[in-house]
This record gives sequence, structure tokens and C-alpha cells, in this order.
Amino acid sequence: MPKILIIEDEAELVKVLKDYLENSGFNVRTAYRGDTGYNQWEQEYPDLVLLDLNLPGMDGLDIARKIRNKADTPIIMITARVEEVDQLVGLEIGADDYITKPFSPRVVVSKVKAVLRRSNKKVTPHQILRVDDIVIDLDAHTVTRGTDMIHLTPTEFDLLSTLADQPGRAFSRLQLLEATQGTAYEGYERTIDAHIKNLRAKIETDPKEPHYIETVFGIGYRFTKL
Amino acid sequence: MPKILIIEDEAELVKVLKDYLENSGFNVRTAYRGDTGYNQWEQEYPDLVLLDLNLPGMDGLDIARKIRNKADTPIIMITARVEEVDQLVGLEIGADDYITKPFSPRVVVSKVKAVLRRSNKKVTPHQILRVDDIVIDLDAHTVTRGTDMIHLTPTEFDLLSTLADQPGRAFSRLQLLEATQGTAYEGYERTIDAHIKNLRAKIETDPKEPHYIETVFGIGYRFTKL
DNA sequence: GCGGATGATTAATAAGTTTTACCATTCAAA
DNA sequence: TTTGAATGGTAAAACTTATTAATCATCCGC
Repeated sequence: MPKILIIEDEAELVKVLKDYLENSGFNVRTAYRGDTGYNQWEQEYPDLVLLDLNLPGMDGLDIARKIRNKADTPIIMITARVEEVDQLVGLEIGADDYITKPFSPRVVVSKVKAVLRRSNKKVTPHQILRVDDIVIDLDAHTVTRGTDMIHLTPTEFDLLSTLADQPGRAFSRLQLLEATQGTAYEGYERTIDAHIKNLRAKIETDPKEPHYIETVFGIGYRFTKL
Repeated sequence: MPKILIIEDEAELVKVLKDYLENSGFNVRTAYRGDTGYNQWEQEYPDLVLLDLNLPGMDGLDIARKIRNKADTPIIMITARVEEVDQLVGLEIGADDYITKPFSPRVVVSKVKAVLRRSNKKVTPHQILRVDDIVIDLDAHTVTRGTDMIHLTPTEFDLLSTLADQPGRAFSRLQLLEATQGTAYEGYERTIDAHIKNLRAKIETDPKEPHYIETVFGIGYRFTKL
């Protein structure tokens, strides 16, 4: 049962959409403001977002961008007037489809299904690593421990991905620098230590006794195998 | 620094993508026509190709097919409209992922990274030395005897690797010094004795009666053959 | 531009490793 | 079997590497 998040300020509209979508077998969440909507996306990771362009709290375009920076959740934009569509066509947004008001709820449901169908097809199944209670989704860019979502900075995530992508392999600091900065050899190897420290603070239960990220003395670091 | 080839006719789009990818540390080549793009692939053998579906000169699908006949270069397809995705999925092109316009350059960068990560994974089996019931994983920097994991210091690890790489051959202390310290070794042959002692304490069941590391009196040390 | 979040750098401290000196023991040749 | 040379064991000193925290710079969103 796919989960749909509606972010839309017109309460009446939300009610109708929710009704139709639920009758079609979807699990529906709602938000009436941009900021709360984005928070909800972060927490619930829905399978698709129906997103109004004009919202109180945070602009629809901003939300789309922020979501796209973190994940590939399919997005269908809702726009008040056809002219606004032009805004969507630019490079910056990665919306999968859009709908202009007024619309028939039936059309919405069929678009939702179409987009989901498409995005399910491309299920290059996510590369997911589980070690104990830690789940790293390398494609969705998310890390969870138990039920808690762990927020990582981009550098931290790159570091963790690189290590966790090949559990058991020891990486030198130079390799890790290259993985995080792209261009090799620029900068200081000890920088990696600082990031490792921060990473451990976030994912280890006891950073003094690291369980996931092991130090390989004289070499570098290694992610626990199994 | 991975090399990316972009084959895409919209100059503006190419410019933006090139920018983002170069900022992420990639080496970017570009082509604006299908035929020249394919030639460039033949000459440069990039690590990944970003390939538009609709191109002047030669169709994107044809290019993908021709590349696939010759190599496994990862390919990410760029499609103008979502509907075109169906073509990609239906036909067995062997693209690794795809992106529909409009898209955010950041998503492209992260897809590129994800695809490269996946394709790199294939080509990295660990280099492993097995002698008797001792297993030395040179990439993980681990040593196990039976089921027991043995922790070694860097010097001990180098020493053991050197000896175990050629079981039965006797190494002089000078050779072992060179193996652990590089060519610029200096100092004292007796140092090796100390390390051998520590090594034996860790891997031998009875260090008094060494089974793996034998002493060759007057010469040096040797790892047991068979 | 302001303020918070992120990343790089540095330096001090902590942890771990290597070397050395010394004495005990073993070895093999006279 | 004696003897000098070679090896083994021990432990403390010297050294290298890792961790941490604090500082500064930079980027990004408001």
C-alpha cells in the first residue's frame, strides 16, 4: 500500500483528494503548510508527494528542491494556473509530472498511479546495507538506527557510503579524501579523522568503542564486515 | 578522477552538467551529435556515459546498443519526456539508470556517483593469502586462524604477508627489514627478532614450538611449506 | 548581510607500536 | 662438552599514529 503525502493549503481540496486516493488503496498523509510538509516527508519517506506550488511556510519549489537533494521520491506538482507551469519546466526542479487546477480527482488518481508505475519500474532495487540495527540506504541517502532517522552531513554520508559499500575493506585516508572531495590529494589527511569522529558520534552507541567503523592502525578505517 | 562522456545536443544543458560534474571532481568530455559521441567513446573509453535518447547523427538507443556490444561502460540515459521511459524499459538496452528532463543537476551528480559505485564494486575482489588454516586478507588487513580473528600491528602484518607469500622460502633479516620498512631501511637486524617473537605469540598455538614461522639458524626465517 | 550549519585545520592529549638494551637460552662446530 | 655465536624473551624508552576539541573559514538559507 503506497504512501502518498499531500502538501496543499486548501483544506477542502485536501479532503477530496485524500478521499479519492484512499478509496484507490493508498495510504494518505497530509500537511497544510510547506515547512511542516517537508518535515513530514523527512520523517515518513512517502512513495510519492503531491505538492502545491504556492504554500504558506515554505514555497513548493523549495520543497521540491530540498527533497531532490536528498532522495528521488516522485513528485507531482499542483499549480493554480497554467502559466505557472513554465516555472516547472526549467532545469532546477525534478518534478515527475504536474496537474493544473481545477482538476478532477480522478485525473489525479490516474496520474499518481502512472508516476508510481514508472518509478517502480526503475526500481534498480536500492542498495541497502544492514549491520545490526543500522540500515544504510545508499541510494535514498538515508541512515536509520532502529526507528530513528540519523541526519548526516554530505561529507559524512559520502564517507559512510564509501566505507559501507565494501564492508570489511580497509581504506586509507587518501582514498577517503578522494571519495569525499573528488579531486585527490587536496587537503589534509587528518581531516578524515575529524569527520570519522563526528560520524561515530552519530551512529555509534558508544563512540569510545566503535562497533561499525573500525580503526585500522597505520592504515586507515574499515566498516565492520557482517 | 573518473572520466564522464556527455552526449547531448542541448548546449545549455551540457554546460550546466559539465559544470556540476567538474565541481564534483569528474573529468568531463562532451559531444553534441550521436555519431561523434560514439567515436569519442571508442577513443577515450570513459568510465561512464550520459546519453541523450534523441540525438542528431545517431540515435541514443543505437549508441547504447553499440557500446554494450563492446564494453560494459555504465550508461545513464537522458530522456526528454517521461513517456519515453517506457521505450527504455521495454527494450533491453542495458542502461544502468535514466533521468527525465527536467532534472536537477545535483540529482544527476548523485546518480552518476551511485552508478559508478555499483559498477566499481564488481571489480574488486579481495586479495587473499591462504596457508594452512591461516587466511590473510590483504585488502581488509585481517588475519584469521580457523575462526579466530588475529589482531596484528602494521609491521607484524607486513612481516607475515611477506613470509606467507612464499611459503618454504627462507628470508634473511635484511630482506625482512626491507619488506617492513621499505628500501630506506636502517637499523638493527635484531629488531626483526622482536617482531617475530611478537608475531609467534599471536599466531602460534605454542610459541615455543613454532609451527608456522620457522627459524633458519644463521639465515633468518621461513614460513612453513604446506 | 546575518546566523546557523558544515567543513578544514591545528594542536594537545591519548593510545598504540617499534626499537633498543640486556640477559637467558639454544645451537652447532671444534 | 665446551664455547662463541645466534636466537629468544622482557621491559622500558622512543617514537608514531589516532582521537579529540577548539578555532577559523565557508557556504546556504533567510
